[in-house]
Parts: sequence; C-alpha cells; structure tokens
Amino acid sequence: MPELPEVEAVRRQLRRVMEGARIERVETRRADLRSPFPRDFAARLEGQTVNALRRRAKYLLADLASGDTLLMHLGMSGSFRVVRGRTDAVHGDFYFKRSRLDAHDHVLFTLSSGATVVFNDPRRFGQMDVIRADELASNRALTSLGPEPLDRRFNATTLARALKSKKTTLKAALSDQRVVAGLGNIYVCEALHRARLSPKRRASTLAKANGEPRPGAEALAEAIQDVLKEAIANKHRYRSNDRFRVYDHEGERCPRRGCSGIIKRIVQAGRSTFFCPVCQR
DNA sequence: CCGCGGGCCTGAGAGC
DNA sequence: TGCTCTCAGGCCCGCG
Repeated sequence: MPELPEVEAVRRQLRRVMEGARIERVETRRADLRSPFPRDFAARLEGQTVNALRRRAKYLLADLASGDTLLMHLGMSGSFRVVRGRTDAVHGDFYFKRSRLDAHDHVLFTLSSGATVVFNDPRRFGQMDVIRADELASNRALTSLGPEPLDRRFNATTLARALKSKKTTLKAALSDQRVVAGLGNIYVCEALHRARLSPKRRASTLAKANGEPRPGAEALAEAIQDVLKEAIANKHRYRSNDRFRVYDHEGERCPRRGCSGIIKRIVQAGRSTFFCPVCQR
C-alpha cells in the first residue's frame, strides 16, 4: 500500500520514538522478507542509538551511532506499530502485557524508552537490511533512484530531461523509480489527472528535442508535488480511497469542474490505470 | 542500455 | 456459509 506520502507519515510517527533512542533488543520472528536478512542483523542493531530516521523514496533509513544504516522498505503490505512496553517470551512466542502478536509481526525493536516498534508484513514483500557506512553510497537499490519529487532540485526541467529519452508511456515512465522516486500506481494516476495528461501519452512528448520542458512538463512537475504534499498533509483526515480523485473510481464522474467525462480503468504494464479520457490528453 | 512480462506472497472481496 | 477466483498501492529478474 505505501507510496511516498504513506512512508513519510510512517517516518514522522516512528522518529518520535526512535530518534535518540537506543535499540536494546531485536527479535526476528521471521528473518526473511523479500530477501533474507543478514545473519548478524540483530547483533549489529542491538546497543545502537538511532541518530536520525530519514526517508529516501519509499525507503526508511535509520542512521545508527556505529555508522551502519538500517534500511527498511514496507513493500506492498508492510506497516509499523508502536507498543508501549517490553515483550515477554512465553513458550517461545512473544507476548505483550495485554496483546498477543499477530502471525505477521516479523520484527520487534525494543527501545531504551520502553517502547517496542513492531514491523508487520503479511505479504512479505518488504525489506530489512543493515548497510555498512562505506557501502551505503554504492547500494544498488538506492543509487538507481531518481530525484526526490519534494526536493528543491526537482522541477519541470529535471523532469523533462528524465522523460526525454523514454520510449514508453507517461504512466510507465512515472512509475519508474529512476525517473522520479517515490511515486507508485496511485499517485501516478492522481498526478496525471491533475496535470490533465493522458497516461497513454508518450513520455518523451513532454520534452523538446533539446531537452527543454514543454508546458505539459511544467504542469506535471507541479501536479506531482501538489498531489504528494496534499496526501502527506491529509494523511489522517480521510479513510481509504476518499482521498483519491481518480484511483479506484472507475465509472464515476470526473471530479474536475466542468468536465463530464467518466473515469476509465485500463491496464498498463500489468497494473490498473485510472484516468479521465475527456480532460486528460 | 531499454521495456515488458512474470514472479514473489497473503488477504480481501466478489461471485457462485 | 464456504468455496474459488481475481486482484492488490512494491520491487527484481530474465528475456528479446
């Protein structure tokens, strides 16, 4: 479920309990998500103070006093919750004072503050890794990422340059983390709707031959930022898809004022795309 | 190098 | 109620 806004919301919640705290104990009930954890996963975390909790694209990075970085990804179904109190092992399983653990609670971080951060991930598409300081800069997952859309350096010019050589559609190009980092299926749909651009349009048409942005690139860069900022700000104000204007709204009237289009669902690169065929060109 | 299709997992929801 | 089927917002890999 999580795209950039969701991961950012998780970061803001977790940093309150993790930053400045020491990780006292790490319990891995399952040490294999998308890939197996390093064998010394717990040992390299226990005793470490978390200096900062950062986000890059959809990754969370906890900077440790040792210089190592705890790298975490929520995949499709990952989530964290904070439980007050330490765990107790009973018959080989862990219990809190009042609540039992869920079958998909895979990792528990007990902090010096007394809080326990629990990572839950039913589909296990998530990721946990500990990266050494000298390997962080060359980490494959991180180095291939494009610009942060909410960063100063992201604008119509950088976006146009990234799209210029793309032979594919806008939908596929924006879903590519090398072009812009942090968008997923939902916010790609939302940003394209806001920018009035068709997901089927060729990505390269937003750039001139010399790489300069066409007006569509201006609109798109702005739409991406607006959609993400709004989603972060509104995180806890709405439920489920009420926040989305086109995603999962197949068959409904286009929410754009004055537009009488009906939201359509198509499949691109194996994933659903929702858009208005009338106002998105 | 690029773009596409398939695969990894489990759970929710629809339809019968 | 219960079964089966489809689909899901991530990412990586291998193929052409």
